[in-house]
Amino acid sequence: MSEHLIRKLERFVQLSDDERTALQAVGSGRVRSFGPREDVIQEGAPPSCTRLLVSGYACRYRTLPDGRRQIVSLFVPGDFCDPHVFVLQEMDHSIATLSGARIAEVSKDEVIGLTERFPRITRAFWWDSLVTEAILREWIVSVGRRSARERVAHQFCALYVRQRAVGLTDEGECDMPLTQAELAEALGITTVHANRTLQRLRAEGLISLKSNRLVFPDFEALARTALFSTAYLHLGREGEAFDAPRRLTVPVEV
Amino acid sequence: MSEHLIRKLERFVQLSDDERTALQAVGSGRVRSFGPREDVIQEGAPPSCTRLLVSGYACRYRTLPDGRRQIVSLFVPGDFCDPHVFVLQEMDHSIATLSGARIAEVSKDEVIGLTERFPRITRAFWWDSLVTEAILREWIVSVGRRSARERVAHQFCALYVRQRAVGLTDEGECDMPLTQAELAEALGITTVHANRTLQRLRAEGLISLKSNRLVFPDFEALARTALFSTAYLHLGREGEAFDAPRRLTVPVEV
DNA sequence: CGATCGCTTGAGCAAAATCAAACCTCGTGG
DNA sequence: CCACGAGGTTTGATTTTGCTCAAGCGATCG
Repeated sequence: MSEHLIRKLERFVQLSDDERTALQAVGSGRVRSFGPREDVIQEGAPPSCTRLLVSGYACRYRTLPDGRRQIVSLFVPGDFCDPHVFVLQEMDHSIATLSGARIAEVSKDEVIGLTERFPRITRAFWWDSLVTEAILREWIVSVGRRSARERVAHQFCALYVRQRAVGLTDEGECDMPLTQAELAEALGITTVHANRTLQRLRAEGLISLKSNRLVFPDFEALARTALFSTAYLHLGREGEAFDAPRRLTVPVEV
Repeated sequence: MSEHLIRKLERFVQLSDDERTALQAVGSGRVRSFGPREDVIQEGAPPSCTRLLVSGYACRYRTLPDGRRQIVSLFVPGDFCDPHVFVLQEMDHSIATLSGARIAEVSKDEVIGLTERFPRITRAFWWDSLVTEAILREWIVSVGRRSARERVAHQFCALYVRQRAVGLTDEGECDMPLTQAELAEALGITTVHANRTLQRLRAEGLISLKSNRLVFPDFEALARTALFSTAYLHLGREGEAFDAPRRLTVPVEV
């Protein structure tokens, strides 16, 4: 069930059949289904387990005492919400779905077992968490230094490339699971301003967006106006040197 | 030499003497000295090793192609710059000193050896990296949703609490190693605006700041205006259940 | 058919950016 | 000892970006 996770990790290292099988198992334990815009776990709650987004879209957010809300991460299928949270006593942020979603609950022991048995998976998890941090940093750069127009463009570029990395895009288009209000909460602007900014990007022919589907008539142009570079996503098979040997016989697809 | 690191990790779990000794060793290998405002490693370079800030202050930053710069992390003594970077081929951000600083270079093998021999240290490193991520998220919240005044206040509160956690504060005062221009680059505002905001906080009696020394006449009041909470720093001995047994004889201080 | 949710529009306003210049302080070298 | 200069800080005037408030529009769903 965690085919997206496997696909993502293999953007870093080639896994062995055993490793793939073990990862499959992880994503097929307790899988819970959620409707759109439901809280998965709230700030202050004890983090009972690690979560893996199997399908659909979700986000992490923080709410200030006076109600201001900031979305600080987006999850696409294959994303792990904090592989190691279980060392903490309580969540310092909330996780909510955006669309309907299926989320696998992975116990502490499963995570530890996996990393103890498969050093290559451990290494791939490290890579994944470094990329997660890099995404957070780039988010800060957006909110801190990019104009509203650049921010929207940048978030859309990132969303596309991340979905493509797990095989969820069509040519030049992808899902955009956020409402304009949520997009605004992610980018540190207001709903009204997000709306006007979207209109401008549409008018400029850089994007087209209807019913949660985002189309890029000229991705390169959008990336240029966003000052977007894929470097921070480290999708270039950087763990190649540690690839599992490829099998000569083709394994049967499950 | 890594007494600050040890002190920080012990905000999470009590370590054994062996573990403390092993950590001491890590911080006493190749230690390099830097002047203020020097690059330690630049974006694009291969990350040869992990770095531990032994003394002084440093930061992480990203520069956009047109020169806009955003500081995305501050390091205080005892902070690790990316325990696992070595899985990546190239840095996606730069690291620079703010003040003069001493930085220990820790090889991949040392990190791996340490975590293989001492599960408690592994757990403490997980905690540390979760806190590092939480700091990034809170940074996004600041830049995305807090006013300039709240941002400055929040950064100062965080700086104080982080320095206190490693034993570097005096009562109600701490170092503030950033120039106003750097503070602005960290908070996503301009130098001019940072200056006016500082003046306002001073006038309101919330801070006093001269020659890199920050004094808090009323920390609680500042924390309130910043909407600052220490929860995300997880300093409450959350790993207590895994403490090493305390020795009955007092070990000799080194 | 009415209610709700998400999107859109307009007018006025506030926060922060920009530009430009001056000032202060501290270390350096004449 | 003083002049000089560099780096950091401060100030003022002006413009821009994005925010606020308020209302209307248009689907979709019970």
